[in-house]
Amino acid sequence: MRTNVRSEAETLEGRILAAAARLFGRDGFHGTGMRRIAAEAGVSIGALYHYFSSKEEVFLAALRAEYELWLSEARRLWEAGSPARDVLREVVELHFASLAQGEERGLLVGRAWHGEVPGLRKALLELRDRYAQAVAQLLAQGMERGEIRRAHPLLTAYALLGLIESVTARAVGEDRVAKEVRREGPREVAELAWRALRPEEDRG
Amino acid sequence: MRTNVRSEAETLEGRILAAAARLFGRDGFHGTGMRRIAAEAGVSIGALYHYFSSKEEVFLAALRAEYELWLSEARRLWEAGSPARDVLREVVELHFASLAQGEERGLLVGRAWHGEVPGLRKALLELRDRYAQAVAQLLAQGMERGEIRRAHPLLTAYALLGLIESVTARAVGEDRVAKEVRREGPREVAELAWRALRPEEDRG
Amino acid sequence: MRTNVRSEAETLEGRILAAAARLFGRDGFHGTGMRRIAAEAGVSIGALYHYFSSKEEVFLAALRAEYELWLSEARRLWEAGSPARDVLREVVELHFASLAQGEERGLLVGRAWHGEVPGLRKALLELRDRYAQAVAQLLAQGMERGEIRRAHPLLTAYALLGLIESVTARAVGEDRVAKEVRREGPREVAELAWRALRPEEDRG
Amino acid sequence: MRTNVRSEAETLEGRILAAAARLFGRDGFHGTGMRRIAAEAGVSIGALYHYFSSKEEVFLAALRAEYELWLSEARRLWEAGSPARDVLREVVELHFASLAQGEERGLLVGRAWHGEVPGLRKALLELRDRYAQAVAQLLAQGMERGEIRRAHPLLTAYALLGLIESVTARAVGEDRVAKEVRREGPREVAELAWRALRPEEDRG
DNA sequence: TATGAATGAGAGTTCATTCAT
DNA sequence: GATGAATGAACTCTCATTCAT
Repeated sequence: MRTNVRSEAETLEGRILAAAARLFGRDGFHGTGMRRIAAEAGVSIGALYHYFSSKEEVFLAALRAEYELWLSEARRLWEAGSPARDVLREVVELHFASLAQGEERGLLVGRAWHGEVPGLRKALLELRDRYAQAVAQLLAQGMERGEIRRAHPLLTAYALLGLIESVTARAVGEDRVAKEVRREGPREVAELAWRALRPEEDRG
Repeated sequence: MRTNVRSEAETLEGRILAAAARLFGRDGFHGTGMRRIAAEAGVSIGALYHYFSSKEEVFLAALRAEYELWLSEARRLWEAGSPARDVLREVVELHFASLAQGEERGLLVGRAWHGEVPGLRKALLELRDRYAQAVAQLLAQGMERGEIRRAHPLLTAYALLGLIESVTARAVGEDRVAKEVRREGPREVAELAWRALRPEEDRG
Repeated sequence: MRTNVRSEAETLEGRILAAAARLFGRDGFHGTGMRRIAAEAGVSIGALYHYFSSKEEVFLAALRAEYELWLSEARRLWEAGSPARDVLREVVELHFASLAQGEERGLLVGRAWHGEVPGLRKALLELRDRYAQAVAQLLAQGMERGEIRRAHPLLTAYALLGLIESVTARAVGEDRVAKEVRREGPREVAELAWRALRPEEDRG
Repeated sequence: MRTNVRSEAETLEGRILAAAARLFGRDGFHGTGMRRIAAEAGVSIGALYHYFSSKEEVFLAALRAEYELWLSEARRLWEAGSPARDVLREVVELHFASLAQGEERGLLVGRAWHGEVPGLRKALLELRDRYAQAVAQLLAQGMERGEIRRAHPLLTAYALLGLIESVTARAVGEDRVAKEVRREGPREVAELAWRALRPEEDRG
């Protein structure tokens, strides 16, 4: 991770990906032009095409990085041996935190999934499946430990992601509801998720 | 409702909206051109602009129709006096059913929410809020009846929608997982939703 | 003329032509749509096409009416037996007066001449030539009376029209110069025209 | 000037402007499409938009070039110290010359002034005012030298331009009158202008 | 390697005109 | 006669991508 962070700040490729994640997250795939990415990254268009063969490649790479960031965070929490409930809460908080400071980069993953990138359906499916599989593994692990009730792991992972993404998407903006969602969201969402997943005999 | 269906088949405006919902649902806003909508509806471009002043208007109208369809169904179920749990299951089934026959019209709402239509952010927000408010009212009603635990209604409505949309989006396609999700999805999702919402003392 | 005024106010054709003159004068040929003309005249598009076979026909008819209005005024003055100099002054004043009350109908003729109506070159040329010929006749008459110096009558007529039109076009608007031109224009333009045309021996 | 001419022939921007002046002059703003300009300049549409951000920008740039060409010529003549009457004659000849060889580029300025470009009214006004101001300065200079009678300089400049433009516009084409105007125009127009402007005591 | 000028297919939209009622 | 829904060619403009330098 540290290597990653340094490379993002220092290599051209890293700067491009950081800019792309920011812009794609905020304005979506079609709302973001290659020129703008290049400008935001302080790079020429030529350089952009030197590192990525197409706009879709840039999008995929930025998306992949985002998924991996979240995945590694979730895994880290899990390996810390925290109880499933705490992991859930922290993952939820992580998503909300990604929206801080006017950054809407946290919307990137949700956008991509419900999104509309012409030739990328298959690639996006694989990417999200890979992430969901990882989450599903964590869930399965929790099931074996008896911390989480038995259910279809992959399907449950998709459900969790969607639940979080829909609420975080509502947390953007300065209207009254958005502010309320930012304040109450993490707790409420974590509670919903936990109740949906806790084993039968558990209470509260 | 039946009248609506017939008019959709018979008036130009109805044919346009039906075609738009199909195409926007399958290919998204940017992936769908006005020319294609016109062709799919068997109508000239001029006719399109006779009924709608812009592509965004067409999109909004199609989306509005979709929301209202779902809303009326949910309300109908509720007014039938069914217990909250049954309503949840039927609503979930309704979403899954909207994907039947290769139609991806059911993805329209999710796409719109996570989507990227430049000048429509505010309108989309209002539309989804209006729907979510309605769902929230149903939930609040359930809370008063003691069938659903106390929680932030609007936020919970967003969570529910996201949960359902993420899974249904995975149910599209002919790969093994998609088929599995289509088969197991309705039951699993309804179960997740119910557990997330049921009152404390309830068990299974 | 009185008949004309009454018909303009009372027949559909008259209302269409009045609306067309107003709109074409203000917004030009391409800036004025058939729909707008119909709306302004309080007439359906169908009715519009009942009276005129095309947009160009409407334009020509409106232009013709305008030319005839001016022509008849000039002729009236002349026949009143006024000296050439007074006729000039009154014609100039007539042009300026046509811009009063925010109406820019008086620009129509100038617009048409320097304008850009695709298939109308020949017709516009004939129309302006016909008007210019009439003016030229008046000038020729003046030459014979010795009130105006000998010169190429048609060419001089064109020069006169252009001189007036360019200045009146600058008289539109609310900026300082426009107001000044509206105030000083009639006198200055009449003076310029008179000096350009007066016989050699004349002074002041 | 020579440099300018060469660059017009050699750079893309120059070729675009030359083509635009030719086409706008002949067919007007609305009668000239971007595709046609591109084709006439031997350039892609993309290149057009690389150099100019809109059709209106192209129009303004072409018009500006035309004004500056004329302005520099007039100034050159004046600075040569010629008497006012000769300057007038040469300026008039310059306008007529701009129509030679079937080129109607010389109509561009008149078209623009009486024209109908929606968002350009203000810019066109400023442009013509700037040119007229320069002409007015020349006139004022002449007044001080006693070569031209005292009159409103700006208004007189507008009058002069209109006078010339109306006649040159009639000089286009192959009909009998046009040929006659081409032959007699320069002399007649210069004479009209001179008589309109000469000081009181002057004779012929 | 790095640049950005140049490309051109395709987008949304307008509007004069037609014609079934 | 009168209507206005319907047509579709043509418009301006965008933007991912290429390639000569």
